[in-house]
Amino acid sequence: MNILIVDDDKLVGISLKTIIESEPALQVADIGCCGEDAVRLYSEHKPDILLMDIRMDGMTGLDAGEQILRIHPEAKILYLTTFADDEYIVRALKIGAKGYILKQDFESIIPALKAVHAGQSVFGEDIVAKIPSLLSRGQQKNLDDYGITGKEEDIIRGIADGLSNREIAGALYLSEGTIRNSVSVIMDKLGLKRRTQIAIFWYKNAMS
Amino acid sequence: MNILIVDDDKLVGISLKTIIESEPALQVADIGCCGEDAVRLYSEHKPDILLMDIRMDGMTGLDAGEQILRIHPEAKILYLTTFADDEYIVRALKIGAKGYILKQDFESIIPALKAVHAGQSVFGEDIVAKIPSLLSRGQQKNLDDYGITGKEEDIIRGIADGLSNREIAGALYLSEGTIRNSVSVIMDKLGLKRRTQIAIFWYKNAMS
DNA sequence: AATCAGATATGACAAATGTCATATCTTCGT
DNA sequence: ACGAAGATATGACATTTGTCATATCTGATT
Repeated sequence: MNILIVDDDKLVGISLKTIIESEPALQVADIGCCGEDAVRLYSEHKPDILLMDIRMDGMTGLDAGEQILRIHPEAKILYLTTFADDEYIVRALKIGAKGYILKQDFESIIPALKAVHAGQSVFGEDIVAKIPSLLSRGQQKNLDDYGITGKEEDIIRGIADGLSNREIAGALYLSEGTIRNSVSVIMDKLGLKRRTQIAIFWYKNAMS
Repeated sequence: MNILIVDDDKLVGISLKTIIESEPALQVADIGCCGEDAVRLYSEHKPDILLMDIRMDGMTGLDAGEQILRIHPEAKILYLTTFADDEYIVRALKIGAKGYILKQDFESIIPALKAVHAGQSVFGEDIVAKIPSLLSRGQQKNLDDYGITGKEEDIIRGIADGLSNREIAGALYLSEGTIRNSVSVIMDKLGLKRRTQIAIFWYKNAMS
C-alpha cells in the first residue's frame, strides 16, 4: 500500500515515514510539505492514501484536498491535526475526507491507514464526541405524540421557516385568522407561550 | 486483543469468529445472540471490543449498548449492520459507540477492530456521507461578522431561549423599550424581519 | 332528516412586537 | 472643557400576534 505524506514540518514528515515503513506492507511514495505539493504529488504518484496535515502555510490541507477530490474523486485522504477543531472537522467531512486523526496518536496511524484502505472512515475520539452534540438537538420527538395534526405541522414548518401568519395563510390557502387560531392550538398542545418557541421546539426536537 | 461477538444469527457469529481468529493477535472471548447476552457477557469477559449487531429481537443492540456504557463507560462498542440507517447512526453516535460498519465489508472488520483498539472511531463510507448533511445547517457563522455587539448577542440568546422582550429586559436589567429597539437593530444587521427569524438564525448558523 | 364532529372563517379585543424620533447620561479623546 | 460616540430610555404609533366566542359549511353517523 502506497502512502503520500504531506506536512508543513519536514521532521514530522520523516517521522511519519519511519513509523509507516516499520510495517512491511506499507511504503511511503513521497513526502510533500505544502498544499501545492499535495496536489502535484498526488497526480504524480496516485497513492492509495494521502496522509496530510490540515494546517499549512499557503494552501491549507482542506483546500488542497478539495482540489484533489475534484480531479480524483476516488482519493482517500486522511487528515492529521495537532488539535481537534470543530470548523475543520465539518469542512473535512463535507469535502469527503476519509478521516481525521490527531498526530499525537501515532500508534493509531497504522491501523487507521489500514481501515481507510479497507474502505472505512476513521476519526479520533475527541472528534466523534463532538458530532452528537451537533446532531442531537435533543431526542427526536414525534409531533404526533402531542396530537399535532398534519395541517398544524404545516403551520409549524411555516413558523420554523420564519413566516408571518399572513404568509403562512397565503401558502396554505387559508385565512390569516385560521392560522392565528391554529397557532394558539399548537402552542397549547406543545405547552408553549410564543410563536418563537414553536420554531425553537422545531429545531431542537423535530425538524424532519 | 479480546473480542466479544453478539449477533442474532448464530451463523454470522461463527463466521465472524473465524474471520477474526484468522488474525493471531485477535481472539474471540465469547459469542452471544441477543441484547441480554451482550450485557451479561460484557460484564463477564470485559472484552477489549464488543462487536455487536444493531438489529436483534428483543433488546436491540443500541439498548444493550446504552446499558453497557452506563455500567462500563470505557466500553468500546463497534456496531455491525446490514444496511446504513440514519436513525441508528445518530443514536449510535449519541450513546458513544466507537463505530458502525456494514457486515458485508468483512475484509474491513479486522482493520476496523485494530483502529478502534488504538482509540479511533470507524465508520463505513455510506454512513459518513450522511453526517455532513445532518451537520451542515449552514456554515458556522460568526455573529461579529454582522457587527453584533455583546449585549445584542445576549438578547439574541434570550430570543433563542424563547423569552419575551419583557423577560429579556428583566434578565439583563434593561428596560423593555431598550430591548425592543435593540431587537430592531439586530434584525436590521442580520437582514431579518421577525424575531422568530432571529431564533432560527441562531439555531441554524451560530449557537455557540 | 337530524345530529355531530371537523375544518374554516370572522370580529372584537388584548397583548406583544417593531419603528422611529428624541432625550439623558456617561465616557473618551483632544 | 468641549464635542462626539455609545448605551439606555421614553413615548407615540403601526403592525403582528394571540385569545375567544361564535358562525358556516361539509361529510359522516345513526
